[in-house]
Amino acid sequence: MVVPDFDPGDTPGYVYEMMAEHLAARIEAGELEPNTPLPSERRLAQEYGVSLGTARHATRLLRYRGLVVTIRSKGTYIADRRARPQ
Amino acid sequence: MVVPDFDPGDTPGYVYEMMAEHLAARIEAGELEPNTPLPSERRLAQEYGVSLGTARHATRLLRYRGLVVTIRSKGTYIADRRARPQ
DNA sequence: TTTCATTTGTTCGTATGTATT
DNA sequence: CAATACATACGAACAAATGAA
Repeated sequence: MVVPDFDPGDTPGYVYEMMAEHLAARIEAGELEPNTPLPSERRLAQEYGVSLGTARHATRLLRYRGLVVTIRSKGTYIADRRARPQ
Repeated sequence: MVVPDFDPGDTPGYVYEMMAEHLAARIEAGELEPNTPLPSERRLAQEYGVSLGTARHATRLLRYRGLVVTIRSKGTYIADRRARPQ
C-alpha cells in the first residue's frame, strides 16, 4: 500500500490540513510504524515544501487525533495502533 | 579595538547576518587568528546577547563562507587564511 | 574502565513580524 | 478585519562525541 506523493497543487483546502491528511494516511497505511519517530518538524517542513509553522500546525492536528505523541525536545512518535481512537 | 563592538540596535537586517558579518570582520582583521578556536556557540551567544539558535545560524554562515571549520564536540576553528576562498 | 565537563547537534515550545488572500 | 502562511528569534531540554581526570 503506497500513499501518493504530497501535492497541494491547486487542490482546495488548507495546506496544513492536507499535509495532516497525507501523514495520517501514511500512518494508517503502516508506512510509518508505531513507536517510531516522525521526521522532525523542520524536516517535514522541508520534505513537504511548507514552512515550519505549517508543518507544526499539521503535526498538532495529528496530535489532536491521537495519531502521534509529541515529547518536547525529543520528537514526535507514531502512537500505538491500539492506543489510537476509532 | 579594530572592529567596533557589536550592536544590532535598530540597524536593518537580520541579527544572525549582522553577527556573522561582525565575526567575519574580526577574523579578516586578524583579531581572531587561524587555527585557534572561536568561543563556543553558547559563549558567543552570551557575548553577542543573542540566542543559541541565532549564534549557531551565524557560525553556519561563516562555515558556508569557509571562514571557519566546525568539529563536533570540539569547537569551531578559524580557517587557515590560505584555505579561505577569495 | 569509569566518570565528568565541555561542545556541537537536534528537537520541540513559544512569540513576533510580514505578506497575502 | 481575519485567517493563512512564511520567516526570524528566543528558550529549554536532550543526545552524542570528545577528552581529561
